[in-house]
Amino acid sequence: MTASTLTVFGTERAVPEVTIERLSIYSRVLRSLELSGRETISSAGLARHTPYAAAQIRRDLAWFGQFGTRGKGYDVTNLRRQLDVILGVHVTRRAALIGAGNLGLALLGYTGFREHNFEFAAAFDANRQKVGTYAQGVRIYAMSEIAAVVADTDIEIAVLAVPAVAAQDCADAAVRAGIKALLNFAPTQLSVPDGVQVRNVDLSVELEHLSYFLERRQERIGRIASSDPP
Amino acid sequence: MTASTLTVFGTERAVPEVTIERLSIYSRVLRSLELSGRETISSAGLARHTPYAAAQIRRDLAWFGQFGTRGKGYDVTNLRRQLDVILGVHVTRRAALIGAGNLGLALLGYTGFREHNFEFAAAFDANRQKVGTYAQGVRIYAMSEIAAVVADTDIEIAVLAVPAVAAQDCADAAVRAGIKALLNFAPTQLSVPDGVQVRNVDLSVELEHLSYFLERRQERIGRIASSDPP
DNA sequence: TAGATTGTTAATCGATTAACAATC
DNA sequence: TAGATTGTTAATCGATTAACAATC
Repeated sequence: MTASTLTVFGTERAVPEVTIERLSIYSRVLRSLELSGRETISSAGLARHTPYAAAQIRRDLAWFGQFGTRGKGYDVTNLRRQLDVILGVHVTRRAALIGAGNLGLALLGYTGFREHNFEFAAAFDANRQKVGTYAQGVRIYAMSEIAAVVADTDIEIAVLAVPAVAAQDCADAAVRAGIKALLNFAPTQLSVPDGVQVRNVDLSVELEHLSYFLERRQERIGRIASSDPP
Repeated sequence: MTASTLTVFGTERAVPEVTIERLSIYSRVLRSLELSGRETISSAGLARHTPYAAAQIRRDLAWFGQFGTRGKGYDVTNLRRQLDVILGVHVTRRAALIGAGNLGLALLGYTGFREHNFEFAAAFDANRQKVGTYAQGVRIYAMSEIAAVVADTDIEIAVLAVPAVAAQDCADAAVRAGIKALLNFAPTQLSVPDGVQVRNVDLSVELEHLSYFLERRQERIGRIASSDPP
């Protein structure tokens, strides 16, 4: 069974999303090992550089094939390359920014996109004043132009950096224009048709999670201080 | 059993992290229902506004107590308030920005922090030029001053916006200074002592996840087009 | 060969979902 | 009372971990 058939036909289980996230982290660790001159590493060695167990790593890799040598471990460069092929990071992907406000402009300037072979080919904004101008060398279009621009430029990804109230409408427009992957920075759950991938970067959820933790911590300290019964 | 005892003494299971994330989303949905004038809602109704099942919602809430009325559902305002207390969002938390580069400055300007009662009380940067200056009204200090500043100002949270190579050192310094919660934007896995909470906002992982999805999609399309065997 | 380490199967653990008695 | 919906227990599902035979 090849990786490509995994999710498609009938009974095979799909690769869990968390596995993909870990693959990305393995790739990163391998890159730094490569730089340090290391040539080979075991799953146990890799585990020491991550929060994951060796068995977890081997099982994650098993979804995609066999990459190691028994008794020896993995070739650092080879494994890194294979992971990068699996993750598809060698291919340049064109993206559209939707929402050229503060966050959007910061994202346009963020080098991480380029480093991951993402290329902003267009930006869209509701503000008439901005339409026709350029930011970071990227032209800003009106939302109404999205279908035409996406079709013209092979854009596959939309990066949503609009206010929460506008996010669903923008996502709908992007999907209608043929976009298949969305990176959503708006604090809302988007609903999209099957076959469209959404990843959320939700600062609200992160901040509330930290709040929760600190609040609980206070309580724990309070209870210990006052010697409450166990 | 009260919520506060959950994770602390002996055998009780800890609240799963995903539950906390969903709580944050429920709170957000309830807020918008509140604005729309809705007074009461069932778990099934709530489910329709999220990607989660009604049973999931009831079970998530069960970790913290009983909030509904059988036969009737939940009081929208009441439930939202209770969730906000659980999440601790009513308390103002002081944060330090570490790394006043492009991303860091964008974060200082981001209104979401203030909206969640996070207040940047100080910023830190390795660049001597920046030390002593202000950004968005926040003073920038040298990293060497972190212990003193954190002690003086009751800072509980560090927002890490430094290059990956510097992240672990900065995290260590923050932890030594007494910080208990870290929001990490650097693409690295930080290692921190027990009792310190780290949340990662890792664009690399998100981008590689989207790449993976698009790559797989291509394969699927390719295979269907060439009518490969099932 | 002996030691190390993979790839994979089986056991465990935990989270989600289904079912339903309690009760408004 | 009948209908609706909770809170909770039990069943299911899936992911992680442990164990180990295969093999370098």
